[in-house]
Amino acid sequence: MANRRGGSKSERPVTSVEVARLAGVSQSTVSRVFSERDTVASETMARVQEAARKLGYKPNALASSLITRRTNMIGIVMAEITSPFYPYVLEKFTQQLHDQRQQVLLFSTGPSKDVDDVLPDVLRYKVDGLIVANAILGSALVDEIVRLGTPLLLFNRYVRDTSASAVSCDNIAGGRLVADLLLDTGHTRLAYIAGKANTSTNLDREVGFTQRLRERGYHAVRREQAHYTYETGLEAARRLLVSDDRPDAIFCANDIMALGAIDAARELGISIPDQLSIIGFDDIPAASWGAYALTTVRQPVTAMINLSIHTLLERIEAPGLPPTTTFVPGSLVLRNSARLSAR
Amino acid sequence: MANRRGGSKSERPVTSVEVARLAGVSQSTVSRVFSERDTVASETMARVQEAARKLGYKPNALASSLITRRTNMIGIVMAEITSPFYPYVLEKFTQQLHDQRQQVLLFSTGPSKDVDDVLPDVLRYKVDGLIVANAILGSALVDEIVRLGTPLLLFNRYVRDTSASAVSCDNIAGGRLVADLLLDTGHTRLAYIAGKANTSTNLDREVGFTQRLRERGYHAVRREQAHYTYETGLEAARRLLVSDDRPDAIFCANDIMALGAIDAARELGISIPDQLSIIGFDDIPAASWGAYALTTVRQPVTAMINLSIHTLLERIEAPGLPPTTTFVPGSLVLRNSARLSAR
DNA sequence: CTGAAAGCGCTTACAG
DNA sequence: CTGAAAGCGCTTACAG
Repeated sequence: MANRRGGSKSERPVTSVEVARLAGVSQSTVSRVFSERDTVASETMARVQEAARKLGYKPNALASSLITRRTNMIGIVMAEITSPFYPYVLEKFTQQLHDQRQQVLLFSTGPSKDVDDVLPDVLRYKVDGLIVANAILGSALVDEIVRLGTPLLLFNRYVRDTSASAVSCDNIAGGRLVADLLLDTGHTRLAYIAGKANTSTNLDREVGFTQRLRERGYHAVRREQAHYTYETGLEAARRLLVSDDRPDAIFCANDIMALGAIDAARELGISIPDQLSIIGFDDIPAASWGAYALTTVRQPVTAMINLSIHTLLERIEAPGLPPTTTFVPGSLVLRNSARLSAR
Repeated sequence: MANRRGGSKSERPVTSVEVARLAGVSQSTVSRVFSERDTVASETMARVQEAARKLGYKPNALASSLITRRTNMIGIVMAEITSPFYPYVLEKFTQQLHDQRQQVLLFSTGPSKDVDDVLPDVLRYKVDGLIVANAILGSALVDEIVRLGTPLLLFNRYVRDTSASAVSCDNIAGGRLVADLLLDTGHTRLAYIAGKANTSTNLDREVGFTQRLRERGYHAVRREQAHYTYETGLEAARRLLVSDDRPDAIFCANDIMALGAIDAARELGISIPDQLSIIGFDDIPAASWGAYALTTVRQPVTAMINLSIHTLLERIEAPGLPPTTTFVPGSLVLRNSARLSAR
């Protein structure tokens, strides 16, 4: 009956029992053919495969996960997918995980929600491992996940004193790179536009930047708080640029704020890079667009993601392995938003 | 033993049987408490909940899906998540589906792969429904999915003569809006930069645009082929703009190509909008950035997504419902990349 | 190499 | 309102 209610599918999917009947073997044998780990006579195998093809049989992944205790699903939690840079992260993760025959269960917490809110669902669906990127979670939460036995990988953030693994860009080293570049090229009035205050990415970039400046005797860096968005970067730059003693260089904690800063300079008729240098962090696609030509620190996304997946799958295979935290160095990408010769 | 191999979790998750034992009831009663559809004495319920809380019990969603034949998972297939506009689509879908207590199983086909390649996995995981956005799939594939009983929703594309439902922006009407705007404001040398040739979005935008122009007696629209990316938009615009009789208005099939076109004009010293008007389609965030101020057709994303989810869930509940195709009108967003007064 | 049987963690008639 | 039992679609010892 086509219009019955209650959510049942219109046709019952075919099961291994039906394939077994058609092939004239037991259901166990059908299972063996598809699990590919047991040995089956090649003639039997052919008969089963033929029957399966005829019926359009595909093993039910959920049923097998019940007994193998492996779902081959990895949960990915991402607060804001649209925050620039993260679509690339998500796409790469998804494709690389599929290449490893892992499925992706996606959770986006959104502005109003917290990781705490989606965690129960993550766990009810028995993901084999969990990747948390671009989302804030406290160390208590981390410990709870780990205690439940789900391997956890933090991407571009890390939590001290926990048992989660983490892969991150070396944000401190990146900040130092920028400090050296700006001092080497004779900039004298430096400013930093900060991203979200409580994120390790922002903190580390700032620490690396100011620490290296201090090592080289520069202490007067100005600072504006923003929140990793174009709008807040634009506004923070405006505040810096209308002052009497305006900076001759601004380091922004990510690219999208740097683009806002460039547009702020454009508004005010300040010429880049002659009167003002602007440097970002990430190297998102828009950084290379003609309107911006942003000098920035490139995050080695592909390396970070491959390493993340490797680390996570390794811990799924061998739950006893100790957690690791790895930092991957970024690299400067020189374009035209920062002047390169001392005046 | 912490370092045994073989993928088993370090602690066995607690099951309804253990909760039942602690609460002194049968396993069925524990199940009833959590399924919330059967009636349970309030005192029993309290005892069970207390026991569950103590043990940290959460029902295994996969086990229950085996017997209910509902996984509460929706598959989303997206070719390129990073293609601008689509991160927003994915984020909204994910959050809205979670609000409806549906999980999202994500598939990204990537440049090399096809929907055909991921389809077997989609089906093995028994998603209750499937959303395909920004990915090409032929009508044969559509029919196969539908035949297997999985409700299918196409987002921003549709396939003639199939049984899939579809929700799309009214791209034809959007193209007509642009034609009227350009003629009303006295533009005389019009051009179109096309997106991927075989997508219904691109086709419909072009059809609407040129059809409306012809209705008003304009037949000479020039055309360049591009592929929905910044780079190809930039190059297509360059080709148009170096010609002797260069256009005074370019309509681009999406925003990101329009941003490329604006940067091409910038390179060539052509002033926007005085000498050249550029109009896009989508209204991505970068369209409003100071460097671009792009006039464009806004896709009503939220409405499209809410409608998509509603349509899909409705078909999951009632498999007999006939498929529907719905078009949601877009609207012009006037910024500064197109001149508004006739010269 | 193959089959019969137990079991993964739930839901749901069926009795009582 | 509650329990015993069957069953969802698989995997995997255990025999043979």
